[in-house]
Amino acid sequence: MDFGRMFFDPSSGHENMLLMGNGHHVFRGPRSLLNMEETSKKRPFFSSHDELIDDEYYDEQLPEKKRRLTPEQVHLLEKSFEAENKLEPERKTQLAKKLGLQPRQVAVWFQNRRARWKTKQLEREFDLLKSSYESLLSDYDSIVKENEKLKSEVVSLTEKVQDKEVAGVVVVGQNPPLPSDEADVVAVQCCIKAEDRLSSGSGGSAVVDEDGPQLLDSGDSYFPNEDYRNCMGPVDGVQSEEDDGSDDGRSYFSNAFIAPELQHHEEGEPLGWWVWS
DNA sequence: TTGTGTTTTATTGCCTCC
DNA sequence: GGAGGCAATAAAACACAA
Repeated sequence: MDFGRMFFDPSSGHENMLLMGNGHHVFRGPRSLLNMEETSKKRPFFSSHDELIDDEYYDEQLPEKKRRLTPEQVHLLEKSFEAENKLEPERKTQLAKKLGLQPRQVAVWFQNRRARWKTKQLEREFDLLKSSYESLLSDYDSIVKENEKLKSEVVSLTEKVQDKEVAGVVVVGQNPPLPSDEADVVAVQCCIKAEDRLSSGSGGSAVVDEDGPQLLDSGDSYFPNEDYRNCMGPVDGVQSEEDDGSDDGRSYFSNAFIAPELQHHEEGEPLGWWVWS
């Protein structure tokens, strides 16, 4: 590193070394920063504002190891950060003067503070996504259970119909109205048709047909910001499902129970009893 | 007291903007 | 090309259990 040359900083009154970094970052540090080994005197961190601007302290006593800012300095910096987390040059200079710090120290503090804020923000968003995911997973599980229950009902009704067919009582399309027993049989037959459609997958939902929670996988992000798109992919699809504007809260699943042609029924046309609308 | 993990301050290299 | 931002990292300071 090129240690550069000494200069006098009028804002702090310190004689400082101009430190050259990578070509465009210019680091200013107290002279003794470069003479760390020359003194055995220790001062762990700043203890008062007066000490900060005490020339003698800088010139004669400081071992110039890394020092913590005082609580008062941190408080003021925090307040300033709350007001605006970016630091324009003028404010940097003012703050530095007020705190008895080098402008560079103020800039570094803001830099690190932004980094800490970003980390916290990511943690908060992660927690939010996690709880959202867990809630959806729980919804999904209950829907799967419900689906299993309905399927087994269909199976038992199918058996019932088959028993009646063996007995030779099934007549479809009769006029006048069927006796109630036979009407039951027709309803069950319709139900079987719907079940066939479901199990063939022609009009059913992947949500219901698949084993895992795959409803959660699609392109749109839960976050408005693209930066977070890859953070928690599996949750994403939920938002896009809702975005089509055709659904209410439970809409991801309800259509799975409706035969495709019945989903587009005309107004007033009766739906089967098995159809949720 | 000491070992270890965490936090804070500071540096470096790269990138973008003007 | 200079200035400033950010990510990654180093290292000092600090906290705390054993």
